[in-house]
Amino acid sequence: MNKREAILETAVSLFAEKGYNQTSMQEIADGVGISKGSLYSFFTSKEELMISIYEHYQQLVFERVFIIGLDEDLPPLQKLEKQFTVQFEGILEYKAYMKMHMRGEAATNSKKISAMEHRMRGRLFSWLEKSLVSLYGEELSAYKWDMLFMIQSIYRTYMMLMVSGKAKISPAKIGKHIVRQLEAMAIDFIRGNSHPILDEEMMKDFVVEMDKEGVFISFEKREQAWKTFYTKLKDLEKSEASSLKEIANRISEETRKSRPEMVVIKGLFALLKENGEIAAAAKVLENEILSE
Amino acid sequence: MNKREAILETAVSLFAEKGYNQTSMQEIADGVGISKGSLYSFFTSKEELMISIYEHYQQLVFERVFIIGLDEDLPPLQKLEKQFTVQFEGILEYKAYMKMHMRGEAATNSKKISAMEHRMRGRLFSWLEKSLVSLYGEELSAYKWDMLFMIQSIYRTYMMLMVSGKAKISPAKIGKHIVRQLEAMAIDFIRGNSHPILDEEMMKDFVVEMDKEGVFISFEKREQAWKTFYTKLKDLEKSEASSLKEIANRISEETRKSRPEMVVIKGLFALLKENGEIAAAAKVLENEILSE
DNA sequence: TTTCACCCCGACTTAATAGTCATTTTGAAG
DNA sequence: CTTCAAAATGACTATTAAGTCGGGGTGAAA
Repeated sequence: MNKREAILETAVSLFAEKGYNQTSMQEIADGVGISKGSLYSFFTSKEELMISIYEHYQQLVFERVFIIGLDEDLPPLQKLEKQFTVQFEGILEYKAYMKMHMRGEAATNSKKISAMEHRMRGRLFSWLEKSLVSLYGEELSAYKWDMLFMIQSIYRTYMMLMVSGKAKISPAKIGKHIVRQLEAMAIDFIRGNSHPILDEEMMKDFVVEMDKEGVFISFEKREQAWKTFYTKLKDLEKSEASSLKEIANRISEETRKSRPEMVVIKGLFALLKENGEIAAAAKVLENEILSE
Repeated sequence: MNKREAILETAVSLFAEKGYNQTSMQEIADGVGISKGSLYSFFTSKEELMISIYEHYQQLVFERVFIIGLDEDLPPLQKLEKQFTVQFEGILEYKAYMKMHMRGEAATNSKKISAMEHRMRGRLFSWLEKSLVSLYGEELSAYKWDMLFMIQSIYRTYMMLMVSGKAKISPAKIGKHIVRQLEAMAIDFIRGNSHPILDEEMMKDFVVEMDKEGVFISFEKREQAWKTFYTKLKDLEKSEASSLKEIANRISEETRKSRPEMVVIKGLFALLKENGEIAAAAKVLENEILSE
């Protein structure tokens, strides 16, 4: 078994349970069943261990949302609902990690860790913002910020409930529920029953801070590869594209699993590469995925 | 100047800024301009210091809401709105304390502190629950939990924005806004457009946990004194009661200030005690308030 | 000026834990 | 069985910070 991953898993569950500062490297080593010295041969510091945790899990939890976002056939509301659903599926799967992240306590120790946590929160924000804009466009601008903050807070609350294990709720139900809340809010604003209290001026600093971290613009390499691939796919004629997209979706599904089967992924990519026009993009994407 | 309070203030702002674990007793002592030794003559441990902070501020921030709750002349919705408003006024006044509390980081170190933070959150919950029940009664039961969690999360989000200082919003506006969201949600549930996803069964553990802490039932002595007093007041005839209530409100207003004037409070109580029927209750309340 | 009670100080002790490195163990190859 | 390089170990060092305590300063009264 991969020792590095065993360390990450143990560390995550200890950090989630007792907190970053309250967990010693010795405890982590004991938990994995190795010595402190060995632990330090994998991660040169506690900080690096924490950063590796973020690098390892962040992608796993958020990529699936991004990929659904690329699917242009789904109507916006349904797409958002599906995104929330897979998001909550991810949360359920990586409970301990989300719990650790939600404590947000490690951030106080290190600039780097703080930047990662901040960035992760920013990602959620950025995604929600894009979704809101694509749903309501111009009409939205006046109450965009209030909706962003309110929906994000509701999202976080259900996430918290899920992670704490107190309520066993199906991801699909929460997805539906949150989207309905979003709609109800939007309607109330549009009808003029609700009035926004946040505005562009107030949020100026906030936007600057987000931009500084690059959350509104940057993409991970892997996500970029997906994007390029889907763009290529769109250029193909309909009939051909849809079957290829099904294959691509199956790949994305496989990568989401905690223990993806490499053979399956390779096989699916082999199918994709049979089409000359997208072979190159598929190759790039494959490398990006298999390099993990 | 009162050194004990100076320590509390310095500690709160350091804890808010850097976090509990990242702030040393030496720094606090330096901040106040005394030595570590002296610091330990006021508080025998870091934990006790933190607990004293909670004891000192908790009451200050929440009592005002409770007192408005006792006023039975206000229609329910307006009452709730006013309660949110004064609540946010309190948050604004004790920003550093709220910031510290929201980090919620100290809890990981001590059972006692964790219990206090938990209790404080529970108080908010309990207050919201009572408000919801008095607003919607039986009709509410099916979607009570979802509304509780959603409204509480929205409340926390605006509190966070206020405390972070990023957005300068008036408490009155937020009060109105949150109540409107509550209404819109309730309407959506009642019309059957939204469907609850939390139910009594799921929340069983949660309720038990709350009850264990006593947040759904217990009152502080001071609040109990207020309650008794207002009950007595209600027994008087209308004309007399209203002028006395005004005096009582003025007292509550004074106690809310960061530096209440004791003379003013004593004077107002003297007025109240002129009425034989409520003199006893007034005396109890006065003692409770002045003993602080 | 001297005395004395009181308060205040900061160097010291103690404990926890991040990070290091000389030594030991392991297991594969000869 | 012997060799040896790589991996694993845990005793050790260094640092940080909570909590203690004996000595020193202060100011009022004589």
